[in-house]
Amino acid sequence: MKDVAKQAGVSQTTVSFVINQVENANIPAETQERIFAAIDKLGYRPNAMARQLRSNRTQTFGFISDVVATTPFAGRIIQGAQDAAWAQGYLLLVVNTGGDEAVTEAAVETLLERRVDGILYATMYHRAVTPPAAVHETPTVLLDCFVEDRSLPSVVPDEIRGGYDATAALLRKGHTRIGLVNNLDVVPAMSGRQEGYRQALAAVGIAYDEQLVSYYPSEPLGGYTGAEQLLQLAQPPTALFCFNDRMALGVYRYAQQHGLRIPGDLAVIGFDNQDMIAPYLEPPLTTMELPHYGMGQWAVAHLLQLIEQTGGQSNYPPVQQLCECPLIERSSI
Amino acid sequence: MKDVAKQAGVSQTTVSFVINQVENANIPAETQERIFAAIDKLGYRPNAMARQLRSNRTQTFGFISDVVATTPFAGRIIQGAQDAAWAQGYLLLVVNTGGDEAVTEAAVETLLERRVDGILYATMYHRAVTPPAAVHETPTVLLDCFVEDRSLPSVVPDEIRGGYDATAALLRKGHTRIGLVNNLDVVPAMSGRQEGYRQALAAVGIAYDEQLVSYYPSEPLGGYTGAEQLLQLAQPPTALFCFNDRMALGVYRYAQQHGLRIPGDLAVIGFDNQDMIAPYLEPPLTTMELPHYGMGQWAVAHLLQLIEQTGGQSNYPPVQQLCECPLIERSSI
DNA sequence: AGGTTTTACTAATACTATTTACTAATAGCA
DNA sequence: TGCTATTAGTAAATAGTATTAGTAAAACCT
Repeated sequence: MKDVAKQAGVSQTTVSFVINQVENANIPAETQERIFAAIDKLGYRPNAMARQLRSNRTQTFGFISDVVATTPFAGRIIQGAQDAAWAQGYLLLVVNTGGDEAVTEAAVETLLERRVDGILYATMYHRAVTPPAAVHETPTVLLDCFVEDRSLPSVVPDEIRGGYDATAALLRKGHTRIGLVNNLDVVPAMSGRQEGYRQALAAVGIAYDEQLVSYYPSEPLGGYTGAEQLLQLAQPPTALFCFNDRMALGVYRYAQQHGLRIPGDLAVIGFDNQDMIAPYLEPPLTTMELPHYGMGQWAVAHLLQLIEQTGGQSNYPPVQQLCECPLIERSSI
Repeated sequence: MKDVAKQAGVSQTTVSFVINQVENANIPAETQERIFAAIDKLGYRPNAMARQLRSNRTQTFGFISDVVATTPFAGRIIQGAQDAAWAQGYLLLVVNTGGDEAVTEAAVETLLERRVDGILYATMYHRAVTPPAAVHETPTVLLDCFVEDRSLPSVVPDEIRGGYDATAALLRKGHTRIGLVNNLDVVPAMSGRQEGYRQALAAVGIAYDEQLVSYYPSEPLGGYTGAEQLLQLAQPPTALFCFNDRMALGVYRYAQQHGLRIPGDLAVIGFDNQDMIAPYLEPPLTTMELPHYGMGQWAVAHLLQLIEQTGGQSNYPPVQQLCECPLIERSSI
C-alpha cells in the first residue's frame, strides 16, 4: 500500500480511503484514478491478514462437524452454510473432527486463536451434544444438534411435525391402518417421528396401536424385517411409514418378494429423500426431505444476527429453531 | 501478550520466546512456569492473525470446488484433504462456486487476499478445467480435474486402469463376451474406461466388438436401455461392465424384469462404489471405487511439498498424478 | 475584506505478534 | 586477577493495514 501511495504520489492514508470507499474522505475522481492505475501497475492486492488484525474482524466462520462425508446428503448442510456466508462476504474454515473429543477441543481452540467471528457446530444426524466449553467465547450456533440445557442457539429438523405430516399424507390417501417401521436407536428422529405419527392418528380419532410399530436397525435389512413383522399381523396395515429411505428400500424388497404391489397393495412413505435411493426406486418413493440446506443457511443468518446484537449486548435466551421437513410426493402412496 | 509479560514480570519478548519454544533463548524453567501461570490466569490465547501477518504464513489452504454436495460421494475429496491438512497444522478455507465463472474468479481473488499458503481446485467429476489465471500466483493443485496444457499439477483417477481392471475381473471369471454399458457424454471417465476395456480384451486376444458397446445417459434408465440393446443381440454378452453404479441399477432392473439371475445368467460390474446403491442391491454390486479420499490427501501432500520446494525454487514440470481405482468385490460377478 | 466552511489531503498511532541486535550479570578458566 | 563465554533477558524494528486528529488551501458567504 505504501508502494502504491508512492507510485500515485499520495499518502498511504489516501490509498486506504480510496480502496475502502470511505465516506467524507472527499477524494476527487482524478486522484482515485491515479491510485487505481498504480494498483493495477504494481499488481497490488490488499492483505486481508493486516486488515483483520487492525479491524479485529476476520469475516470468517469456523465450521466444525463430526463426519462430513459419511452420510451422503449431509454435504448440503455445509453447502447451505457456505452459500449464505459467501453472500455476506464471509468464508468458512472447516474442521472435521471424526467425532474425536480431543480433536474437537483442539479445533475450537485453533478457531479461537484464528479469531473467527463465529462458530457453526454441526453433526450429521440430529442429536444431543456437549461441545467444548470454549465455544462460549464466541458466537456459536449448533447445526442439526442441540445441548440438553439449551444454553446455545440451535437449529434442528422438526421431527414431530415431519412424522405428523408423513402420517397425515397417508391418512389423506384413505389409509386408517398405518404401520410405523421405526429405528431401534433412541435418537430424536426416532422418538420425534413416532410422536408425530401418534399425534396425527389421534387427530383423526385413530387409537395408537403398539402392535403397528416395529423397531429395527435403520438399514434395508431392518426395513425388511419390520415389514415382515407388521404385515404378518392378523390385521395387517395397508400403509407403512418408514423411519428412513434405506428402511423403505428393505420394505420394497419384502413387498416385491411377496407379490405386494406398491402403492396398490401397500403404500410406503420414507424419510430423508436420499438422492441415490428415493427417485430411483420402482415406483419412485414418496418421502420427507430433511432441510439440511435450509438449516445451514439459517445457522449462518442467525450467527450474523448474533454478531450484530453483540454490539447491543442483548441477552435473550438462545433460540431453538425447528425446520420443517417438506413432503416430496412421488408415486409410492 | 503485553499483559502476560507484565503479570509474569518479564518483557513481551520473553513471553514470545517461551510460547514459541525458541531455541537458544535460555529461559529457565522457573521463569517459564511463571509465564505459563500468567497465561492461564489471564486466559491469554495467541492471536493467529498477528502471527500470520508477521510470519507471512497463514497455515491455511483454499479449497475451491464447483459443487460439493450434488454428487454424494464427493464429500470424501474434501474429507481427505481436510484430514491431511489438519495433520500438518493447516486448515481449509472452502468456497463452493456452483460452477459460476465469476464466482470462481472472485473466490481465487479472495483467497489470495487472505494469503492462503496454497489452493486446491477441485471438481466433482473428472474433467478438464480452465481456472482463473491468478491461481498461478500461489502453489495450486488440481483435484479430480486437469488443464489441457498441463501447466498445473493435478491428481485424477486412473480411468484407463480402472476400466482395464474391471474388465479383467470379468475375464477372470471366465467371461469372454463382455458388454460395455457406457455413458453418452464424452468425458475422461467415459473414454478412459472404454480404452481400458479395449486394452484388457486385447491383452487376452479378444477382438474389440463395436456392437458390444452402448452409449446412453449415465442414469438408471440409460443402464436399462443399454442392457436391453446389448442383451437382444444375436450373440448376447454374458457380462456387462457399467459406466457407473446408477447405470448398473438400471441393468439390475432389466435383468429382474426379464428373469435373468445375477450373477448366474448375467454378471454385472459397476463403477463408483456409491454408498447408498452398491452395497444394498440384490445381490450386492461388485464395483470399482473412485479414490476420492486418497486424491484429497495426495493433493494436500503435494501442496506441502510444493511449498517446501518454493524455498529451493525448483522448477520441475507439474506432476500429473493418477490414482488407482480399487476393485470392491461383492456378489454380482 | 474577513471569517467560516469545505475540500483534499497527511502524520501518527494502533492492532498483536516475531525477530534481530543488544546488554548486564554471572560463570568458567588460566 | 583479568579475560572470555554463557545465561537471561530487553529494546526496538517490523509486518500491512485502519483510523483519528489535524492542516493547508480553496471556496463560500455577508
